[in-house]
Amino acid sequence: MLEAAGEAFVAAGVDAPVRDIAARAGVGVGTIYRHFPTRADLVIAVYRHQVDACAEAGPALLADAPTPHDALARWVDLFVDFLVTKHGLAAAMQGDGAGFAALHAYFLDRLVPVCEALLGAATAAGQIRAGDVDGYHLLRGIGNLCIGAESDPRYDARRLVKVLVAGLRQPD
Amino acid sequence: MLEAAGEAFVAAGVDAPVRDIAARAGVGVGTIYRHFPTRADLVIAVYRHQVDACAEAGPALLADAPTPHDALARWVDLFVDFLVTKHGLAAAMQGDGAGFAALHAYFLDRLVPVCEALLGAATAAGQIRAGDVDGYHLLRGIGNLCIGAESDPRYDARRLVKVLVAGLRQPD
Amino acid sequence: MLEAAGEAFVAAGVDAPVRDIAARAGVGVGTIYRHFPTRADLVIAVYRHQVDACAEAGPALLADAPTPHDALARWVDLFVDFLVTKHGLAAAMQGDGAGFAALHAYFLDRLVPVCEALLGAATAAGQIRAGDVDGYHLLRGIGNLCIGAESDPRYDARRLVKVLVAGLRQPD
Amino acid sequence: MLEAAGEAFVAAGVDAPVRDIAARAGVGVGTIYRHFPTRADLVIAVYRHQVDACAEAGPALLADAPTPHDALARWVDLFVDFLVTKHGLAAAMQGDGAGFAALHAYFLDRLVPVCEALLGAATAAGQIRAGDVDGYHLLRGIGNLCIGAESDPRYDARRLVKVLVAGLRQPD
DNA sequence: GATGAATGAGGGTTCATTCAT
DNA sequence: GATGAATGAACCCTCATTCAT
Repeated sequence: MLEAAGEAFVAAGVDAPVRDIAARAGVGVGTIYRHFPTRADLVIAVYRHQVDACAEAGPALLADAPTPHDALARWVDLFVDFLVTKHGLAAAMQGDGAGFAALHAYFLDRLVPVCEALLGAATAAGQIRAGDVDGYHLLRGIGNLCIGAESDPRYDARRLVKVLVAGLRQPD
Repeated sequence: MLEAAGEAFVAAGVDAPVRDIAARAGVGVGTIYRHFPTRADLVIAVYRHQVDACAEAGPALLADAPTPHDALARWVDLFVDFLVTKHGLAAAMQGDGAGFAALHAYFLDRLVPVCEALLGAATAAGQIRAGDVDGYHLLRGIGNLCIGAESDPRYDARRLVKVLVAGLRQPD
Repeated sequence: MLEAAGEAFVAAGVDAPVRDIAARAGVGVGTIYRHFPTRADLVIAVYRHQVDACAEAGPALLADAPTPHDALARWVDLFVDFLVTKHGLAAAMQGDGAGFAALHAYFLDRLVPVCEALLGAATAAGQIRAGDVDGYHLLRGIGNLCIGAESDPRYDARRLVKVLVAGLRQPD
Repeated sequence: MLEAAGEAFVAAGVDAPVRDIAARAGVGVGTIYRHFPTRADLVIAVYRHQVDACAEAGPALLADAPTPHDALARWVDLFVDFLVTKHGLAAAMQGDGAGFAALHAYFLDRLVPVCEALLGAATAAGQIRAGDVDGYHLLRGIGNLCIGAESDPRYDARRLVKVLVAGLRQPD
């Protein structure tokens, strides 16, 4: 069912008609509603594993990478990889639709602390300027830059994210 | 009528129901359709003046500002000022809805050349690195970072845009 | 203006949008309404000449044709020729739309007496059976058989009208 | 629901607003659309039973009636009985509206073969002239003569249909 | 628990008709 | 008189959501 929802999201965005999702899953619409009363519940469930994996990758990268800034850069890459392949997810996350508040919150709850930790480590190491942006802003900035990345081949979100991260750097 | 449409766009996004726009304007829906057969026509008309003003400011800034990079920075501020006060406009610009292709195109037609010129001047002056991003990407980057800026007081799009522009800088 | 309306009726039926008619005529819609307050007025005006010509042909045919039945047959041909070239007119004449009552009445007022006279003469001459149908019914029968004749090439209204008229004949 | 649609068709023609039909049936519009995605689907469903009954009556009459011409006459009566009680059906059948092509086709598919068989038998028996009209034309002729029969008490479709059938007769 | 039929709000669009200029 | 901009009723159709089976 989550798989079917994922496919539907890829094909038609996270606003995909409930019927389509149910049809893909081979269940009735009632079954979708039983398990996921709101759309946010469904979206969260679909992406939970990947969000969790992303969150868990943070500390690991910090331990493994040569420098904190390298860890941050790699983690940012992971996050972009995740978002860029989810048609409409980045947009939905920012959407002010009431139904998506929970989705927004879930992402922030899981990822802001991780982002904050990476940012803090790089700042402590003197690799990026202090005080420019916090974890929340960096996360949202990356998220925003990924909006529309899948639907427009001319647009290279990755390059812009790199520039954004470059903007944090402490000149050596 | 354009004013009313603008208000409706602020309140409900550029997808605001035609009926709402008509009601705000104190006209019938037919009147809207008469003047603006498609939604893109309406959206473009609403923002044309401001987009044009923004486009025209580019050369002027280049002539007046102390350095090309200053001109770029000020122009970026203007663009952000414009976007941040238009609830949902930034999002609509990126939207892949078929009806908005014309809107997207209008923005790009008017602003990409200006952005490109400013970027080129700053590059020629050695103030920013060459080849990182072109005018199109800078424009979209700024546009994307402004998405959701009005609806979330915690989110400071301006600060992120500054970081993005900083990321272009050639270290002195 | 009548010419334009006639063209519009041919192209889109007698329900053609008032705007189309006005546009074809190169006048404003207000002008149409000034001259023809209701659609029936317009339709009647468009076809008046032809209806009148048809009405006037009756007595002339009766005077000229070898027998009353020949006169009737020729007049029926004229009427069919008229109807078959007016897309949707026959249907509109029967339509129960309130606006078309006047149209219906106009046709009947002008043509029933003529039809009645021809029928009466042929009956008097012993060429057709008495009492089968009156002028009103013959007229409506012909009118009805012409419905849809223009839009369906497989349908040959003329042939059916001939059979109908043959059904009136007194076997020799 | 079919009953309600039938009533609505009687009251307002087969173009009756979907909402009206839904209201009469005491269901929501969605229910109508679920069962009958297009209007033709609905119209066909409403009349299917009666069309089928009419089609099936043909062979039975041919077997039972004293002569083929009697069988034809009785079948024609049945068909007229059916049409005359369906306000607007006859008109809709001829309507050139794209949505009604399927309806038209359904009637012809079911009834033309029956009509053709009756006509052929009567021709073979020497009771009617050969070559005047085929089954398709006879069917359409009857259909057309029934248009407007319910809404105008002055108009007697039955009598005209009798004259039409009389027109086919081979004089004895 | 699962199902999917039914509901009906909601949004788009067309055009007959009016009326100020 | 002529004009055509404005009005808004009337239709169409699509889902999100509920709930009896």
